Amino acid sequence: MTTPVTMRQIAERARVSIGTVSHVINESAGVRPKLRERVLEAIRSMGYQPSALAQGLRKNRTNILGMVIPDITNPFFPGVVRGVEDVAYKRSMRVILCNADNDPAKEASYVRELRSYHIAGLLIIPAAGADIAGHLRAYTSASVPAVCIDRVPLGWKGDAVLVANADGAALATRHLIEMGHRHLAVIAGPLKLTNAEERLNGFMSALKEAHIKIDPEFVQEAQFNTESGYRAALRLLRMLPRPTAILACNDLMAFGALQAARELKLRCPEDISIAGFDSLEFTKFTDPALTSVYQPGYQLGATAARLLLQRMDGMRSAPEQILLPTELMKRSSVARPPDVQQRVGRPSRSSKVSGKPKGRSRSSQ
Amino acid sequence: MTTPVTMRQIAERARVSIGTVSHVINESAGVRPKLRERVLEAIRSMGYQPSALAQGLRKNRTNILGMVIPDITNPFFPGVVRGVEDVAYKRSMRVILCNADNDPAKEASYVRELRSYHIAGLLIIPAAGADIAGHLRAYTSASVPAVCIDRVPLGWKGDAVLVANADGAALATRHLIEMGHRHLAVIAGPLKLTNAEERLNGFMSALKEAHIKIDPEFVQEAQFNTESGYRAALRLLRMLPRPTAILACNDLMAFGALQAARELKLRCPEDISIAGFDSLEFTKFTDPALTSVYQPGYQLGATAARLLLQRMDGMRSAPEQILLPTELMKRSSVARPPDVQQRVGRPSRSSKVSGKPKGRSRSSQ
DNA sequence: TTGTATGCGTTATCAG
DNA sequence: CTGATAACGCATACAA
Repeated sequence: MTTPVTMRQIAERARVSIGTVSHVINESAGVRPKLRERVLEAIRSMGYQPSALAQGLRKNRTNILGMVIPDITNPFFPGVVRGVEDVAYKRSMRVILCNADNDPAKEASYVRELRSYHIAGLLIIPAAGADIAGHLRAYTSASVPAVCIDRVPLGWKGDAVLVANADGAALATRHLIEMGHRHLAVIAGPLKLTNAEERLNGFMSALKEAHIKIDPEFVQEAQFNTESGYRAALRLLRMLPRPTAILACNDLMAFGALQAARELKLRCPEDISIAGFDSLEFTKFTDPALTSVYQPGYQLGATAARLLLQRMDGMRSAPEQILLPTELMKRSSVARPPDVQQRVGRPSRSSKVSGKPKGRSRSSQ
Repeated sequence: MTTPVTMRQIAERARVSIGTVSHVINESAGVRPKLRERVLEAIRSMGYQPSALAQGLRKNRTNILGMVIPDITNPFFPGVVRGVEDVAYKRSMRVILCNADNDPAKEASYVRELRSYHIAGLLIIPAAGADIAGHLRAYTSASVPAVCIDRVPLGWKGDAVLVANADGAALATRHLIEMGHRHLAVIAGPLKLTNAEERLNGFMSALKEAHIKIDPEFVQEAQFNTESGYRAALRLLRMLPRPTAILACNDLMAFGALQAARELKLRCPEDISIAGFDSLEFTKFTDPALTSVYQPGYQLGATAARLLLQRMDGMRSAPEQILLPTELMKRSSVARPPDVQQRVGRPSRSSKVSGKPKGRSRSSQ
């Protein structure tokens, strides 16, 4: 039944006042070396540790960062979390992690509740369609900074660290096109998410710049998880004529697509090319290794945390929207489409053909 | 520059004393309906939320759980974390997550520091070789419960939730043996970790019960990560004669082994069988799909959190060591060894042959 | 049933 | 330089 040692006990042991103890700890005033040494010795020998609670109450600010994410179980997020933790740690800040499960209500309740811990700042990967921006402003207007990561909620004009989603998607799409694909499909994320929307935009604009038209049915909205990607891919792959390439807007959905293709006895990449987005660690082990757009998850988190720390330090300038670059990682899940493969012996990187579906009839799934 | 609303303001608004407000909130005393309603209304309209800090300070206990793990980036851990978060959430407890990076010093400092938050309980996946047991006892002796997950530190006799590591490893090993393998190798985790040790023991005892001897060089100690598993596999696969099957004691190392085999132009499972441990979500997408021992990560976390909650509720009985079962998931990375494959047309599950290497000479890598 | 007062462990202000 | 002392926001024992 041990009880934590307090400043009062240190003061008694060192035969000084409690105020003096505070002074040597915080160096808030010069203290005569003699006393100072006694205090330090007492702290050491008694294993004193200040109560973060009392400090927080008194200073009206803790060294806790709140972080709310959709789900740590989604393999893209651990890297982000680790990024913020690492830079937070160096500043001796700790983080309370909250999984909002893409549930706007749960998210809002977390965001609200975190205020009661007097957190020093809030990092959030917002859920779909949440009108959380107001809650977030409640923080900033109480001068505790908040920064959004990966995407922003409707109406948020504050700090955010994002990746070049449209660029990345366009990169992948252009690659598909250069490989000869003309019948491209896309499995988009939940379009209420800004990042999902941006990726779809990137895909579309790459198509447009190559003058390729797309059947509306070839854009499928899904849920950023494997199961949902699997079902979307199944729908896509059962269409006739079917697409020769699919861009899945995250790797989890791409994995689902891989699985769907396999079940339909379609070989990847011979029969169907598949590209993903995230370039998770695992993409190099999949069968086939997944071509995917890399986005720097760890950097995303680390950068956001650094920005937050700056704000905490009083660096108050206009809100920043930092954009981190993406990069296309070419692996084995993308190849030339079947017909082109048969027609030309060597890769024909030749002309940008008009992408009109050449008279192939189309029936809905 | 908003400032959070306090009980005092609620009291003023409802024209009652601060004590009365507290009473209606905590139902610590009957309050006349009239007043009660006024207070509730004030709370609602002003958006009052009690300060977790002040509460914690006063009650000397917060609703925060401390959780220290090696690294959230290791794909086995997110599930565990999620498990504890989910059960904690239902009891309106929040969790501070700490990545100790398998660094005993960092771990110890986290464990020590978490006390200053007056956490309600501590969940820990201990690092290798840390003499953290003492620090942990500091908690229990202050009557804040601590439970170890997945492994226990040296000398810890308190609560723990573990999986049947030895069983699982034996399961996988027996499967390898039944498939006809007689030259088995193992990539063990850091043997200072109890779970790594138990898995190795399971492997060894399965070998023993089949009367198979193993060359000491065929047991390689590695680090539970891909890179380390890769290097260990490389060492193993360059030995002559080389093993026909490898049990990697976690999936990350198995992925590394897969990669090593690929680089050495060895086909898996035709030339070399590989089994893992964890059965991560991704194992079904690898090339080939990885045979692996499933351990219930989410359940591990959830069970540990429930045990912790019980202790918090004063359920003080003898320390429990809960053991969760493991299960062998057979996929495609294990097949009959090359020679057996050639020799017999049909699977020969026949006799347990003496496992002596039949006069094959052995040279160190 | 309601109000008052005290203290949780700190920090910070202000005399001495 | 050092020591009292007053908050911080809340819970609770006790008084009214």
